[in-house]
Amino acid sequence: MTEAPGGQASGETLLYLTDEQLRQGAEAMFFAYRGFTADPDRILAGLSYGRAHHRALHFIHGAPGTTVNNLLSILGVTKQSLNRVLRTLIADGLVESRVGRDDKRERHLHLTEAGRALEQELTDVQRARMRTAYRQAGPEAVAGFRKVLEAMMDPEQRRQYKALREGRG
Amino acid sequence: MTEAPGGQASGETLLYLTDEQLRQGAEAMFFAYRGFTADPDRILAGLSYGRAHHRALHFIHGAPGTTVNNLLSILGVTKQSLNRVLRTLIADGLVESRVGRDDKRERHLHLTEAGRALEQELTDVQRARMRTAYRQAGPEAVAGFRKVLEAMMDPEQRRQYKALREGRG
DNA sequence: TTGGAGTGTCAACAACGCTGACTTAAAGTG
DNA sequence: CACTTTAAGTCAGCGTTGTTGACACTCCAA
Repeated sequence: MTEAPGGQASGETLLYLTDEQLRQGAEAMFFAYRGFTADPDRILAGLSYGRAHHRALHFIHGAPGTTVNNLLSILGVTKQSLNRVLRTLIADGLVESRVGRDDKRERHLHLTEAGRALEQELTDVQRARMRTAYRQAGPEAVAGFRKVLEAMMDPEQRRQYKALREGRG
Repeated sequence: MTEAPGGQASGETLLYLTDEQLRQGAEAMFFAYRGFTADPDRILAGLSYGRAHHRALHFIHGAPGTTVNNLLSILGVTKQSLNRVLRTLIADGLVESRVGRDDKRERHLHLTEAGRALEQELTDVQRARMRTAYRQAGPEAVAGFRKVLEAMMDPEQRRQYKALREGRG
């Protein structure tokens, strides 16, 4: 990362970003995301499930009782797409759909015991990789990692991300 | 995943990584990767192309004359999958496939003028986002970002990643 | 000349996005 | 109460992109 030789500090750091540096960043994202999903993918492959199932389990675990609509906006897919996934998860007894108490149109989603077990298994292998990566890179690197990722999100995605964080405090 | 409090420092930095921190990291990866691909995806949608086409164009651009086999190992897909993409790109005149001079079994891949133009268009919007993110996060954050991403790759992917970097020096 | 590597192609399938159209039920509103 | 809106579910169909398996062709090398 070459720095600006001279140049005015105006609150924001000035960076001369060459084509090559940005290209490397893009490739790093590509390869790293592959690594990031590789371990859960291996487990899911044997269950006729896919990444979409993992994501659903992950976010239901993280926000128990969430509604379908809320999950839709987090995942950013169509309800038809999500419904296909939820249907199989409910049929297989991993997710429970409870009719809303106040608003009976809503369905509140919860993991069953079996759902929790699979979620745990999936995210365990994923977290093992992240833990190793975090340790290798060190705490400052992790802070930077999170900072760049957050800056890379769409504003709406960033809002979702922060809301989830705060919701778990 | 709560960490052991205490523990020996053995050259590696010690980090207390809570379940929540790792969960946030995973979510950050998910949301950021969505942002990362959003802009090129919008352009590709209108061309009946997808991400796979973008990736092929990207890596052919970065390593002109690469063979199909080499591209396969970089992208980590089957030859049937890659072939489908390459066939359309060649048919549409974006990629040129030249029979190897020394080994005539090999096909060396190059972008045509039109291919270069589309690759430029796609990566321009992607790089614009990365540039903004990099500037917002600052140079130390970027260094950490790259460090963590690299640590997150599979060893083979990391090898590929570094080889590409060195190949362009 | 035979075997193997590199490449290309066909067929079939699965996961998971999408759109569009439609239903049911409940809630909100005039 | 009648009407509209909202939440959810469903059906049908399509596109991209990954997968296997099978097979053919070219060319190099033992």
